[in-house]
Amino acid sequence: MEKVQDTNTKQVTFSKRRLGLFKKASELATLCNAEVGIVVFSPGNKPYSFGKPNFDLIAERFKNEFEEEEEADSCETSGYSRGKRARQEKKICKRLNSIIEEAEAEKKHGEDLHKWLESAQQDRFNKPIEELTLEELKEFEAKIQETRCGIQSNINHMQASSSLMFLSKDN
Amino acid sequence: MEKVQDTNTKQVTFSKRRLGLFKKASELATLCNAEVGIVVFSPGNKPYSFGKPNFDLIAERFKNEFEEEEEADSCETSGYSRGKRARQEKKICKRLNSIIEEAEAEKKHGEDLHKWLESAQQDRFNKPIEELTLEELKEFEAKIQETRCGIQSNINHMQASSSLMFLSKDN
DNA sequence: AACTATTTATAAGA
DNA sequence: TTCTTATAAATAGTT
Repeated sequence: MEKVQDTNTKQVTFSKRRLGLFKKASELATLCNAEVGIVVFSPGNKPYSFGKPNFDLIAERFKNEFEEEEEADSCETSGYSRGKRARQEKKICKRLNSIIEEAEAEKKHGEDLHKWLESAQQDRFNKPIEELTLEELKEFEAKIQETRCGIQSNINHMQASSSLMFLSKDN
Repeated sequence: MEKVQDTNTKQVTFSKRRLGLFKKASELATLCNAEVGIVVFSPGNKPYSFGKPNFDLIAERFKNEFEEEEEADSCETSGYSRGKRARQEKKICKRLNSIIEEAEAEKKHGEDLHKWLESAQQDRFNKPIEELTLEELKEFEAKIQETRCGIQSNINHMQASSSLMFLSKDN
């Protein structure tokens, strides 16, 4: 497979194939009940993203599965070594669960940021920054400030989760 | 496009189409010099990921582009309003740059976690947790601890970036 | 953006 | 799971 050299041809090929890729992703998601997330950066560094449906649902499903396993463990009533084993598993499940939550939260947040970047670039902000009106610049600034708050709240959430994991370590 | 009902057919379709999707993504990346990242969760919740080439490169490219714009601004020597305008743009570029860095860091970290989860599930840990040996459980636990440290260092990085953004806000 | 000849993906069956 | 093949879909080249 050879690199496309001509700039114009490359642009056209990129557009066509990006759409094709997103269509395939959409088909995979609906046909097989799968979750798909894609991020693509064009040769011109414009970000495009695709996601179906939303990542909170998966996170919740994972969480529930591990909680069921923990409940099964606590019904354990036979000898000492099996009880000890059950406690180890419980600890591991708890921590794995936390890590999965982290991962999902990060993925979701990363996606949100990219969606925002994409929409910002695609709408009026698509023109070079020198051509924006002062009003548009202010709006842009406000959006950035909003995103900053989002990041802060995500940090808070991550700190909380991390502390919880640390505390649960020696239970 | 209809949902596939039969479980077995669904599995087969998923495998085929996931491979097809990753192939298309790979072609898009090499043919058009684009960056592509994909994460897919199977109907059975197994994560699969694809990335080409690596996300640090993009982040670096973005960063350099914005720094060039800032340098261009500081060469500005004409009247007051253009100087004021230049300073506004500079601030905005700085903050946008920080946000892009955040987004890239989060995406990268999310990917790392998913890659780890995938490998953990694919290797010996693929069997149900009850069938693991005690040695395997300990190894599993060590990996989890390692990942936890990774999360903490990511939090540190995010806090640093966030503080920087806050400080640069009123320059 | 639209067309079409060719290549490629894939569903079904082995 | 892998291979085959008939059919359907994607896309490169062209207008």
